[in-house]
Amino acid sequence: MNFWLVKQEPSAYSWEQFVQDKGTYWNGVRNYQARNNLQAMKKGDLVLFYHSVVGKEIMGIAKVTRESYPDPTAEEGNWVVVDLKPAKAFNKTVTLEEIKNNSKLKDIALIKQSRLSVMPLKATEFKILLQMGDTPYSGV
DNA sequence: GCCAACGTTGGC
DNA sequence: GCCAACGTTGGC
Repeated sequence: MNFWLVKQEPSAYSWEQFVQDKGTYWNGVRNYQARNNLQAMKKGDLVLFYHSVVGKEIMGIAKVTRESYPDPTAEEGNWVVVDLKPAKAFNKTVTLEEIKNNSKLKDIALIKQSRLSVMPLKATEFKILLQMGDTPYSGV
């Protein structure tokens, strides 16, 4: 299993909306590196949902329910989406500041490549973030 | 193919 | 609101 993190501005599509919708297709990615990451996601992979700009915190865990397929909102180009559904909300959201202050997370893509919106996480990073979120998750 | 100009993202 | 980082575009 692989682990990922996706960013979204809550004013565009929030975690709360995601939970209310019981899932969504992750559309609108228009960056090649982010697209490649979407294409590498496998069904069952776990994805952390981060609120950028407003909040700047990880809200919870999502799960990949369908692997990449063409983005129906793309008018041109080879863009893809995956289907995600909420798996578990963090008991305690994890802020960017906390992540920056954790020396074990200094190499996390969220900090190193602040503009990337879909990024891989190492298993160790994922586990640390779950601990920081006070959120045990079976099967990890 | 290089690189300057420009646009976008996102933290501060 | 500013600006750094970085991706994209277009002239040469």
